[in-house]
Amino acid sequence: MSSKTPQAIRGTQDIFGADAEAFAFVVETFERVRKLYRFRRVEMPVFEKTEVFSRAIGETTDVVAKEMYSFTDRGDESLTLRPEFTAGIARAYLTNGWQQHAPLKVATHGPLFRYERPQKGRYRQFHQLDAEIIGAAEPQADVELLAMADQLLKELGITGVSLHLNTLGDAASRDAWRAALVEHFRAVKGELSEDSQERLEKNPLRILDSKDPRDKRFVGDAPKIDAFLSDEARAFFAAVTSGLDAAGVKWVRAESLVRGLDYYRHTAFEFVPDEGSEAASKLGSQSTVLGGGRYDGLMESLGGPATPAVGWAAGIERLAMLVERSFATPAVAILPETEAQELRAIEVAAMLRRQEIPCWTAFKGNPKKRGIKAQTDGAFALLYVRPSDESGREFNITSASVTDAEIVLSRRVMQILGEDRFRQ
RNA sequence: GCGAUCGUAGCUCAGUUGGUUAGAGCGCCGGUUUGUGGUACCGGAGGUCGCGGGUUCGAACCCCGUCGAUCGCCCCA
Repeated sequence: MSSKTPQAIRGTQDIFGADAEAFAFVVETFERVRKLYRFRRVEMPVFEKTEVFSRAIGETTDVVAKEMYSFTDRGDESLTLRPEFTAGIARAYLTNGWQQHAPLKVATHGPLFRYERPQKGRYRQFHQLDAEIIGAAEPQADVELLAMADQLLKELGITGVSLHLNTLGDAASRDAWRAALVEHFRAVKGELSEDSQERLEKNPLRILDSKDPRDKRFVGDAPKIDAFLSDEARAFFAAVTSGLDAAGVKWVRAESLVRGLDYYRHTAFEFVPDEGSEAASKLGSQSTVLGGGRYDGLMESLGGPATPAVGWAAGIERLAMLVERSFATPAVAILPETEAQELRAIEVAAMLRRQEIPCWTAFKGNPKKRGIKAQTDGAFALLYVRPSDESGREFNITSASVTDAEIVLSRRVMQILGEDRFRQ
């Protein structure tokens, strides 16, 4: 391609065909399930003051420093395309007085932007589903949030994905655990990977999920969070797990599961493909399909009152990759026999569509070529619109109905047209 | 930010140790046939081989750079 046509921006996608249908199916299913759990729909701005994200996420983190799409507007204000939903929702909760609705259950979905190197399942503009419960400190909120996630995946027909669950404890538990980890790994620092030697200073918890075999040797006997949990934190986690069991949500304990940001407390979770599963091979190395946790400290970082909250987000593209399903819609092709029937064909198609019959139409070509095209496009029935003959017969439908839905549609079409003769 | 692989027609791809005028299938456009089932036949348009430089008598092919894509690392809100 050497023309002057502008190219799409790196890391953006033009989603079409079966992929687009799968994407829509994910969103529609999410909308349906969130209503079952009575999460209220919110629509959020795609951009916010940069401050919203930098304060929520932490000024110094890599993600804020170099992975946000930030720009200055004409008023010299630094704005950022949202890299996540949570910070914006937290801001709205504070600025709109949504405290009055607490505990507030909200859900949304849409595009997010992160300046990262694209790879399988990771784009610069990508799309997520999001669910949050704000203003509830109770473990029951975590349970309900996770039950919804679990049901969503089931209704999408996704298999081979499991809920990995961990607790990070309260602030004191977490700090004590972190200190013990640093001590543990520092003792073997020289034998760790180069990356992990750096993590030791910057982000020691991340050593736990290192992929490097040199690190994995020391992860097994690393200190466990359980040894550092306060009684309250232990009780909280026990309430979450027993609630999940009661709700029939399967989970596995993942002691190495951590979060990248410091504001997380207590529950942390991810739905990830089982090793060796089909889902795992479809997703490549970017494999977490849904993840979240409790972020009790976030609201304060935005200048609000201490407000407990828990939430998750899920990549729509990644979910769509796991959806196994045919999105073919049965359709009846409307084929005018000659040019003189063009208008009649338009009339017939309009009438059928008002009766919820999906119609395939072409804009030009002889009936033969239209018919062939219609078949390759998946039409199961061809309705020829002809000049009325002496018996008043105007239509000729030939149908290769296979599925029940197609047979039902064929019958309805004939009924609507008042025509009972049709050939198989 | 780092690494590997790859860039040929609208799409998927072939293209010999570097050697005349770069090919196929699908799609697209036009036509013929066929009163009807994922047709058949005939014809046509469409490519500065990602871009720039170099080596060579000669480059789609070799070298360097660059841009892009893909996959992985880092990171992962």
